Amino acid sequence: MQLMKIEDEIKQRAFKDERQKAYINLVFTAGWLQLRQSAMFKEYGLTLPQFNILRILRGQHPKPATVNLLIERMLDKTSNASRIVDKLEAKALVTRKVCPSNRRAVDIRITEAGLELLRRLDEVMQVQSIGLHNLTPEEATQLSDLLDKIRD
Amino acid sequence: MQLMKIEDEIKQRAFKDERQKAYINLVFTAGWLQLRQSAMFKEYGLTLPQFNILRILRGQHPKPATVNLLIERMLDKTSNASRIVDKLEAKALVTRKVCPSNRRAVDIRITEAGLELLRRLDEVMQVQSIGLHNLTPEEATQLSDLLDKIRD
DNA sequence: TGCAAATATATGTACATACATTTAATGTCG
DNA sequence: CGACATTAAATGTATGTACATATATTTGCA
Repeated sequence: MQLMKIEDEIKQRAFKDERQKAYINLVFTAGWLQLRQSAMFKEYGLTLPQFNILRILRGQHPKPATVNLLIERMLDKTSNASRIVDKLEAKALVTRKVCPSNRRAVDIRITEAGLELLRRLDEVMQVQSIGLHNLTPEEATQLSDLLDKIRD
Repeated sequence: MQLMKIEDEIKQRAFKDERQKAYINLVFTAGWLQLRQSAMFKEYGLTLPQFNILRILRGQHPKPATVNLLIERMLDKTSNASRIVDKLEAKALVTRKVCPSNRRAVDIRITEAGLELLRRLDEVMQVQSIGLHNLTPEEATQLSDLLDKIRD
């Protein structure tokens, strides 16, 4: 498939201005990327938010993380980390234990099975080159700078 | 608030490379924009997908749209247009009627109340300058080009 | 000490997403 | 014509999101 401009993707020919077009393109492209990633995870019984939380836990390993720490690092801050951890716990990919030093908090740890699953996914993602492999590092930097400016 | 780079937003200091950083920034920024838009719609009793469908219907007005046409034009193709139309119909913002020439299809039309609501939202969005107003038109174009390239 | 405020997490509800399945109408081709 | 595939929409189910509220623990301070 040749380069599909956003006009073709959503079959809309006219945009109010370049800003509106870029806005729609941004939201569309983010969804497009996430959909492709999700499809890959599905074979391994993971959803995208579950994967993201597992990755945060691997970053902490062997230290535990609390729900608060997960929320802080999640891309979507308003999602419900508690219930996503429920699902991971049911699959024995994480453990949950009341924190001894603060019994309000919960220590969440990735299990060996969780680490193993992430290792497999790392490989698959590399092989399928999921991500922004179409951009040069310079273009990726340029993109990041533009995105930072949007949120300023 | 001064320019918050993505490293600060998600409290992660290290990225594997510029591509991964841009990827995370892209998904994060799209969510950030949509969250702000949703917050605005909430006061008017609309969700973001409901708003998007209403806008497509306005674009067709006074012609009807089918569910298929809505799906084709939606940013998120896999979402469930049928049930979103349910909600809009319950609020009397759209009407639904079996298409006479093809009784499998359904003609969906925006009502006057729907058009009036969109007019009000147009104003509010203009006043609150929701969108990519921090970018120059040239930067917006540059962003669109980079995004098209990602999906190539 | 004791009690209100703050903190950490969990739960409830409405809505949306992702995807499989169902229902109904239409097209097609032997 | 009539069986069978195709098309259009609706429905079922598991998961996630957004936000309000509840529960339990800890902290602060009168």
